[in-house]
Amino acid sequence: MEIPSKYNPAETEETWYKYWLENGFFRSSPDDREPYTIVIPPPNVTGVLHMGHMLNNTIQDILVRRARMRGKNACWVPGTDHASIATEARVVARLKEEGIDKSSLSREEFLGHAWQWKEKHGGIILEQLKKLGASCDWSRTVFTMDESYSESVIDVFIDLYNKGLIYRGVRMVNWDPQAMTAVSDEEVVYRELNSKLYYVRYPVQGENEWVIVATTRPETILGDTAVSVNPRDKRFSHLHGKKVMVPMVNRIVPVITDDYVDMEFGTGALKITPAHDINDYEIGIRHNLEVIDIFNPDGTLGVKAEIFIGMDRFDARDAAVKKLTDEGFMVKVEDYVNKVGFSERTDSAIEPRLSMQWFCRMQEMAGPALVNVMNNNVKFHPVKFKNTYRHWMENIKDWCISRQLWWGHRIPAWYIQGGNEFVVAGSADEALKLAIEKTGNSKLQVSDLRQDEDVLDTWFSSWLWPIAVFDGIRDPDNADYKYYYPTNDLVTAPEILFFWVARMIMAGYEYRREKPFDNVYLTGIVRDKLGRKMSKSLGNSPEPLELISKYGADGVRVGMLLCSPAGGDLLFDESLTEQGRNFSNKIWNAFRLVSSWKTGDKTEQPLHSVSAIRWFDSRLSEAIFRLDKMYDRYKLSEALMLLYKLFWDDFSSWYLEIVKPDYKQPVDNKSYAATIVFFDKLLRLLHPLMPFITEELWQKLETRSRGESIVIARMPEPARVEKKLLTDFSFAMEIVSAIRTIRAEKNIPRKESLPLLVRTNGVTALPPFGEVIVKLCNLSGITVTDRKPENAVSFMVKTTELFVPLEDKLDILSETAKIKKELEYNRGFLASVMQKLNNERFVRNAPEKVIEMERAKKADALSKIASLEERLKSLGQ
RNA sequence: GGGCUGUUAACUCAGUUGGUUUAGAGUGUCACCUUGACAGGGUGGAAGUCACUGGUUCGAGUCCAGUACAGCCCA
Repeated sequence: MEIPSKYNPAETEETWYKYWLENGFFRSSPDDREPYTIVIPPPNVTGVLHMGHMLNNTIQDILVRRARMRGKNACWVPGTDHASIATEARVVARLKEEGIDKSSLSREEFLGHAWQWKEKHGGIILEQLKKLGASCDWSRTVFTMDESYSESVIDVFIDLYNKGLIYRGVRMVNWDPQAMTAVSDEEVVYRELNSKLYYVRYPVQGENEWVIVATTRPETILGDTAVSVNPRDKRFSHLHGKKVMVPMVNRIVPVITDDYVDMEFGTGALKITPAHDINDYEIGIRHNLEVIDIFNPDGTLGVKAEIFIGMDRFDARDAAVKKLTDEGFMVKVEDYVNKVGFSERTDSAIEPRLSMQWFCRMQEMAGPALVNVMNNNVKFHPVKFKNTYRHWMENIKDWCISRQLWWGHRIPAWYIQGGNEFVVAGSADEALKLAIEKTGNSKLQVSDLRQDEDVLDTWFSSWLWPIAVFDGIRDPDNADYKYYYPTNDLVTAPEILFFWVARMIMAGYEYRREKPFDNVYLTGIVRDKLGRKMSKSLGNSPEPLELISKYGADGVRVGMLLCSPAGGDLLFDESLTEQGRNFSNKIWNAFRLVSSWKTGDKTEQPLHSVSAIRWFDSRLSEAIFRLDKMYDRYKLSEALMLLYKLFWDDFSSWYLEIVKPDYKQPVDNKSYAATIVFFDKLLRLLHPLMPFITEELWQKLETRSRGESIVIARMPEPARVEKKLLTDFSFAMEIVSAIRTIRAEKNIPRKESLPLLVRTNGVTALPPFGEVIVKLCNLSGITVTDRKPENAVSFMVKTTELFVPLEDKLDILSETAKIKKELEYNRGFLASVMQKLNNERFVRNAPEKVIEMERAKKADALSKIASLEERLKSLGQ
């Protein structure tokens, strides 16, 4: 059977993924085994796979596959969230294309369209994850608006309301005029903007003078209800108690004094617009100021603005500037850089706005969530995020959970007879019962109740994710929930540490008195080569599925991990996936070599093969020990690199080269069998990282029966590590390298065999693994000598002197130069050792072990120097 | 403005409680090789004042303080 020299992932990946699904390898249900559980960070239902998902899900898949192979009952729960704002925006846009305006639809009609859209286009991302090899239990796929999930969300709302942890109130919120909804503090992104600082004069009543006020938002002058100065500011003390006139609208407002005012900023006088600035709002409360809301919900000016009514807020700014200038109120304009908040969802400038919203109290729930992270009950990887987490939890503010949208979980509050009085209940019937109780009016009917129009923040559903995917809110005693919760690892981006992770921890302690997961692995942010965040608008993100078809899923997974130290940002470059593909190809070709071997019954097992097998066996065990430690510390890139070198260097470059039979010769049965065992183990070790190629080759390595798979094979266990064997082998490796260098330098072809002499010194005998050295270097033999041979190139490994006689090929000058260079190094080294040993305080204070080591270094260096000098002399120098 | 990280080879990163031969890896780079697994390869090189300045110590990439620069979070 001819095997192509290049691995073609496209041919194998789909087949094997299908095979895995057909055999139900990813399915999990509770049993006697120890569970290992991960809940996927639910991607947005409108989402498509981007590089961040690729990284995040590769990591989860590695953890899950490894756990599965270690005999755990591995369960990876997939799903999506409903993404209120994003989805609603998408559906509204889609309807607009069809000529339908959202406002012409009833709520029910709109939701009909939204569900239709969701069924047709939602969740593409889950299909894409399959291409990556994600081993999720797809039968458990959850959507945050599934019936049971929705019920859980509503139950939690009612419960928290009844506990007094949810309330309704008028607050300054972050208003997104494009989505026409409030968004939470966490959904506002601040950006520096080049804007202008306008200096405007406000005439003082009854005086022939004015106050100059600086503002970046002259259009909000229309809502001004005071001018404030710092009480200690001498420049304005004569104005205390006076009144000024607000330009454009000619409103008479008081001059007030408040410590908040920064004397250094602008002119020291501040205009106060309580309806449109959070600080002004607070000052307004302190001074009992009138609140004039000049904006409509869509960001245009409303009737209270008196002028510019119906104009967009940015047009109104231009209009205000013009009017102020025309009427002589504008003093000057300066360039100014300030930070402006933008909606994370729509990217429109956030308008601080007073409105009636629902809030969730955070203080109480934050308590256990903070304590259990600080005491490592929930572990963060890397730990540095504990600081950030603590900072946020200690300064936590109430959470605005209502959104003025239709797509999502509708707030279960019912207003009675058009008033502001309300009851909170899971259904209209129940609400009616409560309303009758509350009002004492037994004549009330369902039609007298009106349900709140708003829906809940999407995070108010996803914070229940680890509980609700197992239906633990509605049915806390169900078998799944008891078995899988708390889950083991959560893998997510640091960006949503507060949005999501912190709140899941809160929900966990509130509803189960138990953490939702043991470990939180925070991945880095995927950036491009230049360190810029990958984004659609920059166009600097590669298309993940194209990468997969170009380099194979395994290649891409390796590429992602290669640049992904735990917790650090990763600078992604396509050359890394190329490296991943090359590694796939290396594995493929190693297999090609082994599969080409013919076994011969009569072939004796050569000594070098016996040695190589013993060595690699130890080497492999040692690697497994180290690998386990790396996985324990979530050092996945290091684990990959270890396996990369183990396969490429130890297995391919050393082991296979030793065991490899001569051209067209058969290999002996024992060596062949051992090689197959090693290969099998290596594939299993590699499987979590590179699921497809390992399955492909594992199936080819031996005849497998139907239903067998590397997916459910057991992870190799380490055996005994013979340390002496490992150090002996690396000693032999050094000799081999030295001889290769000599061949390269002297231009001696491989086919020409060479003798090797070892000087005994009375101590050293033949080097270990001599038979291996003979094979790899094509030596005619290794002989012991007690004298320095003539016309030989010499080299040292540790303190052993070795010689390769070269007859006429010896170049005295270059030999001398080489020896002199080595001598120089060793003398320098000796000097640094002696500096320590001659230091009385070192000898007195350092531990015995350290001193002994230094003495050994000294002895080694001295002996090396002696033989180098001797060799120089023998070369006549 | 407040807080938290980081700065080690051209690039991306390791470097565990200070001492394991004058700092390691992968990639890249350079030279040579190349009909028998793999040029997506092999062999062998070169490459670093561990950001800077002080301090603690017999001994500092590692601990402490300050400075510079970069990044993140919060206002």
